[in-house]
Amino acid sequence: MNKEEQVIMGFRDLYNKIVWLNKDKMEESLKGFKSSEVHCIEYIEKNVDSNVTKLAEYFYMTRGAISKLTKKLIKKGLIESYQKSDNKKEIYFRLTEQGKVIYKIHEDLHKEFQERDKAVFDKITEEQFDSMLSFVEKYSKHLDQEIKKMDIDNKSE
Amino acid sequence: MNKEEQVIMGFRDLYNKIVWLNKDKMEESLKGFKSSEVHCIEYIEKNVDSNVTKLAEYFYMTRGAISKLTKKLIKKGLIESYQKSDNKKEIYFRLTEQGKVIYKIHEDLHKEFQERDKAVFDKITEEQFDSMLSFVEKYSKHLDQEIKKMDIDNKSE
DNA sequence: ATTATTTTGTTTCCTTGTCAACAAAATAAT
DNA sequence: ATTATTTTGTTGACAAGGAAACAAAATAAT
Repeated sequence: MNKEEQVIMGFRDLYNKIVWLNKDKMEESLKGFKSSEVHCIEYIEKNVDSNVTKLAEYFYMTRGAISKLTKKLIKKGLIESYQKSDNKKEIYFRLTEQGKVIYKIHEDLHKEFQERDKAVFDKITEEQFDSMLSFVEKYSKHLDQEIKKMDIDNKSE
Repeated sequence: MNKEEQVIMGFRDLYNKIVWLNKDKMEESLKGFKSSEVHCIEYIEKNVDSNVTKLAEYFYMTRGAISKLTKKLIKKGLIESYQKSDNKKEIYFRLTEQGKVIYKIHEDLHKEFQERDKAVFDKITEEQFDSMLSFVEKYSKHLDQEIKKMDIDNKSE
């Protein structure tokens, strides 16, 4: 296995581990709430005027899936929808008071995760951080171009 | 957002992009086969005596899900199961000739992906590679310990 | 201004994966 | 040797998410 593969596979495995471990811890603390619901709440709080489409793009999910998820969150009383007077099509979301409680608990949990992993990050130099960030940025931009290419291909079919 | 978050979020987004883009390309080339099926085939070919449990651990999925997936692959004639004379419990998998054809196509596709992303990796120095790999390794080991801790907690409940 | 295209959100059907319970075999404990 | 525990794979009920078709609104094209 060459280094490119090692990096990709390494990050894949690392990412899966983080997701798996945090998901478990989260559903342990926030009983009754799925990690997908909590992440949705997190995004809505951090991004004003978020709607189904933006959530779907961010989470790499279909609009259909997000539509169902947000409906469930409304039913649970964690978020509410609103519209703007000059647009009768787009539907935005914001947290309810109850939703903000969940958000706060999640925030604390997040800090707990950071504390848990502090030892690892403390050993990383500023140069290493910047090097990794630059790699991520370059690769990400490259893939964006490839995705754009694919969209064009699909349209011309 | 601090650098730790930037790195984690950056890799999360990068990983999602790669998965999303490659999945699309893969299901375009290997029509009739889902990316999950192909990945399963890939693992079976690369790891002798792979069974349901090992596959589940590798893919961070439940044994139930893998059990269904492998049954489907057997039905499709891509893999076959076998046992060893000294163990009547464990069931292993290997590829059929037809499965090897799919594996080969996937390999070629993989090379195509590497070629596609070559430009990005060419700009990475040996030091950057090693720095990233060392980070991944350290973080991964740290999480393994945390996962082990959690297992103990769950057992003592 | 009218028509065509795109965007946005929803719903239905279907696939995939989880969860929990289970049986059979292997291993550990006594 | 016998019993208890753990490991392994399977199943059925259920939930989450994707694909495609759809209507309504917004935007672009003419």
